[in-house]
Amino acid sequence: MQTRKPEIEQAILKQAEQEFYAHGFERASIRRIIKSSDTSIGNFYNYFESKDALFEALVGEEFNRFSAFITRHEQDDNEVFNKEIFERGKWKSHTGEILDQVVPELISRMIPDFNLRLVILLEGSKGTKYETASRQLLNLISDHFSDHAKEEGVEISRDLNILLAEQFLSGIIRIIKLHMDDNQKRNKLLTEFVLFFFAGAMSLFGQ
Amino acid sequence: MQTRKPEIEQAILKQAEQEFYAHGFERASIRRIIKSSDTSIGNFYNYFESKDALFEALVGEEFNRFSAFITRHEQDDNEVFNKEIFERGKWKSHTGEILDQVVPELISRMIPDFNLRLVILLEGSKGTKYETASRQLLNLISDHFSDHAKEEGVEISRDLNILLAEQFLSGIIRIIKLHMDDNQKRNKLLTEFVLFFFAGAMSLFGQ
Amino acid sequence: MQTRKPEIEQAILKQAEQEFYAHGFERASIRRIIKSSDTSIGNFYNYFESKDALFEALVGEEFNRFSAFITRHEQDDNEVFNKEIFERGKWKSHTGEILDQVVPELISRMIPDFNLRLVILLEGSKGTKYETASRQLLNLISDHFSDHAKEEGVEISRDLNILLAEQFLSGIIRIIKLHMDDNQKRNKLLTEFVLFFFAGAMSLFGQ
Amino acid sequence: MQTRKPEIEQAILKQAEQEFYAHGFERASIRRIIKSSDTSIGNFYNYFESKDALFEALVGEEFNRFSAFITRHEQDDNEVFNKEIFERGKWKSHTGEILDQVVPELISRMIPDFNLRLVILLEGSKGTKYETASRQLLNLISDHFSDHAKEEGVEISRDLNILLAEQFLSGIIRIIKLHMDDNQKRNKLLTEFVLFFFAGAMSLFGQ
DNA sequence: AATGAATGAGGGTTCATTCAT
DNA sequence: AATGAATGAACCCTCATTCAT
Repeated sequence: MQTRKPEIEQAILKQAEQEFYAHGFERASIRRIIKSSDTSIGNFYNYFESKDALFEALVGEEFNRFSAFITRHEQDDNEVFNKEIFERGKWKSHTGEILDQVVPELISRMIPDFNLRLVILLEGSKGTKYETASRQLLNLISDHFSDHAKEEGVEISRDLNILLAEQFLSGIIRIIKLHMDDNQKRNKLLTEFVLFFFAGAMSLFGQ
Repeated sequence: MQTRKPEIEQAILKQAEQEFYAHGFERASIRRIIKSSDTSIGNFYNYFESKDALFEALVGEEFNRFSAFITRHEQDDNEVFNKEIFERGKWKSHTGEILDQVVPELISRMIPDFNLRLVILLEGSKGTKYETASRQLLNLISDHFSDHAKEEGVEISRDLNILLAEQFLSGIIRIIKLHMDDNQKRNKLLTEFVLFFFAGAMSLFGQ
Repeated sequence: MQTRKPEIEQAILKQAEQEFYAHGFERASIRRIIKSSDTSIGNFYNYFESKDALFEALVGEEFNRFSAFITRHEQDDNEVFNKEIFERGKWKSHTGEILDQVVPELISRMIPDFNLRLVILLEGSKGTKYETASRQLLNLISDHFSDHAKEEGVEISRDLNILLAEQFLSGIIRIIKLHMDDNQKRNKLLTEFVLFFFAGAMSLFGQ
Repeated sequence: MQTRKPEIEQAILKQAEQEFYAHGFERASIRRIIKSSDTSIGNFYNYFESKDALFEALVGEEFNRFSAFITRHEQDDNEVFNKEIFERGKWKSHTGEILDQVVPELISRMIPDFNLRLVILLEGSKGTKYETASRQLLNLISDHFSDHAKEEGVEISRDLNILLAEQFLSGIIRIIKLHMDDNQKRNKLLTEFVLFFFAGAMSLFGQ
């Protein structure tokens, strides 16, 4: 009878994560993945239909999780970001409060959702159907930015919107990659980066 | 006699640019390049010694130009950035002047040096002697940022320094990729991005 | 499961032996080898890691066996060659005994160690880590000759020493190639050759 | 008008000599030859029809010269070798005379005819119609040996005959390669080798 | 006569995938 | 379910040779 063993599937996924992270989809080698997964090439194809299917299994879920994060974040905004300190013009005099309160809160919700698979999805999906997914994700973020801008009463160009979304995301990814195992350093840097980003963005919105 | 045809060399370079941009050095295929260049594999090697040589022909000059750009920029700072409007604290009340005067000047000097080949150099040079180039350039930029920070009397952490350099570079690259053939849109977006970036950075420095 | 078939490995080795013998390592073609071996290029690499590995599988063991032969021969000399008939001057009157007794004994120990793969090792290993092996073996042989000369109380020049070693080896190789499959003819010729060689050498030593 | 320049032809031949000597026919590269010959690939084919034709031009003449040498030598034998010292049985007591008189005379006639091209013909002609020519040449030598044997009243097997011919030739070639530029060393070694060879051969004939 | 651009077969090797066991 | 042998296209590159100039 055919009972797939979850531990094998997980081993493959775990090694695939390393491989795709290190080389991206196109340069990743199934041979290398199964070699570290303690199984065989043939058996690999019992668990995953193809290299593409493996990639999808790895990042597809992540894509959904991140989409959910965005949605959740949008709702949460009511609680966190839509405080009066973000009302037009006021934020400049509340940087201290933002630093002490808003940013930590933001980080605490974002961090758990950022992981290696998301990095793979965003940086190593070329040659995959997800190479457009990365863009879709960014659209979500940029929509979010766009909403914030509207709240500020500012019309922001789609180009700039997307650019900022990419910058925001790539910055956070970069920080995660930099301090994968050091929460303190990571949070410190994230705090600085978010502040930098908000200040920069607000200066545009504030024109 | 049958002479080396510039149109073939150009065709190869043009196609190589597309290929390296699309797949990076290692995944780029000479066969695909020559197929679009209307010549034969053997003849390719009459024009370029190897895949490496082709890559160098494409981005080597670009690397030198960009290095020169950084150096030049550092010198020009004396004229452009070291105006009194950048004295500590004053910049906040001079954003208008920065937008109207400083940024356009900055862009006018940067633009000619940014192109597709630079993107290839920075994003597709893995497996090449230039694979460290990206980091070298980032070091130049981060040194530059570091100097500016010192002028502001601020000590900036190495992590943040590098992060900002990466963000700055990736942002500019993104803009180039976005508006490869539309100078106006590109300049507009670059202007906004630089302003965004300066404002963000200054908010950090100003703490 | 589909197991590695010894007949394929053997077929490859057999064809490789022919190919390396015919063209030497560098000019040998894996495609030609697998074409005669009734398998595919890709499958070749399931059996052998590389052209180098194939060559090593073919001659590596042979190299060790031959080195051992030389060592063994040096030790056996005490029993076979150091008989009184080889005392200075006496050998000339004992050619009959040498022919009937010593040479057959010598040959009986040499023969099993001489084969086609040794020829490949010695003549077709250019471009391989074994390309110095031929010289190493010659050094062993010439050291051996040198010892014999000393026993005869004769100083022999290095040039002549090496020359004789080369001649001895090449002569034996030639005989192997000539009568690959006919033991009787091979032994007869080897006997004659060894006698010829000893007589010639002794005439030099006896000066 | 089409006048072939002898200096170009000679330059090509000279470089080809080096190339064929260094790599043998199959591994020799026409590109390398013309690169050192200060001409072009295309022009090469004005002078020589093909790689094969070039090889033939190089060693064909040598083959004829060497054939002539053998013939000449056979005639000269009447004067040199057919002296009474070579009468059956007597040679053993005339080694001194052979060394002092016969060998130097032999050498003086052989040396001028041995050169690089002959080495190429004998060792680097694989893949050429001359790879059999080398054998033909050896047949001439072995016929010569056979005649000497007959004069000694000895029947010598064809195998042994050819083997000795090969050994004789390869020995001499080896010496020439070893001391290409040192006449004294070369002659000394040749003397020793010829003595060695004669003594060995005579011991066979004398049985 | 002279040049070297152009050709395409062939070199060793890696790859994702299929299929016999 | 599991194994890994088998396949063949594709990788970069070299070669002798041809042919346009």
